[in-house]
Amino acid sequence: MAGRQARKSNPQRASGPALWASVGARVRDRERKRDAVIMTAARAFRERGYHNTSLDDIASELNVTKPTVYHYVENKEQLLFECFRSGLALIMNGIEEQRESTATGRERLAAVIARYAEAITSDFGWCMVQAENQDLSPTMSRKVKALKSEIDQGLRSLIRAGVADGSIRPCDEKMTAFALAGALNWIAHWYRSDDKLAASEIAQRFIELFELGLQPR
Amino acid sequence: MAGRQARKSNPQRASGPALWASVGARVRDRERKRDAVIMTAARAFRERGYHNTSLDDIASELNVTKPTVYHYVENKEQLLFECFRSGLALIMNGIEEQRESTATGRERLAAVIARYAEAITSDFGWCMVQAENQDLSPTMSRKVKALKSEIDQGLRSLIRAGVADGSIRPCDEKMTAFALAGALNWIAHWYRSDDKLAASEIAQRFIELFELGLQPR
DNA sequence: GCCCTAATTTACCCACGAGTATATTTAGAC
DNA sequence: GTCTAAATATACTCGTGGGTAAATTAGGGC
Repeated sequence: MAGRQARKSNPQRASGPALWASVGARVRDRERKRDAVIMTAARAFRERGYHNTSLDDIASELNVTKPTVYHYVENKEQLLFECFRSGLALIMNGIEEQRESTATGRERLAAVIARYAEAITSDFGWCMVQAENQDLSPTMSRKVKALKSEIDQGLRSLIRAGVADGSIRPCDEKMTAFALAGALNWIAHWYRSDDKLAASEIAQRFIELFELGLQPR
Repeated sequence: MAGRQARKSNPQRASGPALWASVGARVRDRERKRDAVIMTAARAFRERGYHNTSLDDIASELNVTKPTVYHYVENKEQLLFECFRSGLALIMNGIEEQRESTATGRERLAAVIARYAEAITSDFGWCMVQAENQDLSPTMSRKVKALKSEIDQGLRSLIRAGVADGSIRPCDEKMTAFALAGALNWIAHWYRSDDKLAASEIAQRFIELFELGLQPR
């Protein structure tokens, strides 16, 4: 999950590998727990919404008390941000995976859409879609905007590539990316994990729709 | 805005038209003010979000105090619901307008999309999109779901009509409606009223995209 | 002028929830 | 076994904001 920074920093006055092995274990442990906090929060946010979820709720779902949560996370806002980031990372991975592909733009776009749908139906989906500026401080909000913009740029450049290689009809790349992202993001609003439709099937229908269009060919 | 119920109820012991004219005026006055409350709330919700907008905020934007707001509306939840309803009414109007049209399904769908985009860029847009179950009591939530479902059914039946008359390629009408609604609803997330693009232009691009698809023809 | 009702205000209450100061437990290091 | 630091808990503070009781003002009707 979302890469934490420099673990294994300079071992002041080194004292054998055993020491740092165990410290490393502790650090990993901490990260695992931190991730558990974030995932629990993500699910809670999705089920009840950000403002209807108290940190006490999250804590008690983890069988733990509130200060423990604060031991892993700065504050509620950061918790939302981490959920957001974890979700977006899934999408970004999908985009990056296609960077080295030699397929046509349209094919790569389809692959990204599939991963996007997968990500948006996860517990993080709700957070990604709802982590709106409004609940975040200006600083966080800027970061969120920056990350969202990366995704947007990724989509646009795939569209551009498709137009360039002739696999996509020339179109307004900005509006197309918006429509695509909108349709995909909106899944988070209606999708229930017990849905008959798996994310991959939804993606398939969307790809077909966006590729072929409504007008008969 | 959103039809209130029975005004001009039985004038107990009628006493001339003048009386009821003025009573009527007062009722109209009340409704105008109530609408002002709702519109102010809608704008505030859009700008700062539901949970970040206090009733004191709304009141002071109206140059009035909180109990006055409560004089026009039951509680905060209902305020959100009214915003939601006003917005949805705009969309429903668009759909109903097309009922008697003789155009093809695809053409009627395009007309509905245009109205939809118009509605979603209004101050009510945010409320429609965000008035999620989560902030509403079960009762309200049910009503919201029912109204949303009406829109959904409207879209689907247009798609069905289009498939039937041959103007729309046979497709999964449910997923198509979801994708369409998602792309449109999402506009509320990125649209700023000072945007270069007018709602009508956005709609135009969306219609083109959904009709022609990405694949070159 | 007086009455009655609707509109509006002042001045509250109180629950909830984010965040914290401080104590306590746990576990690794030596 | 003891020292230390991390992990967790207990027991708070305090602001915010939804909601309300009660008083005050405005305005139409006669």
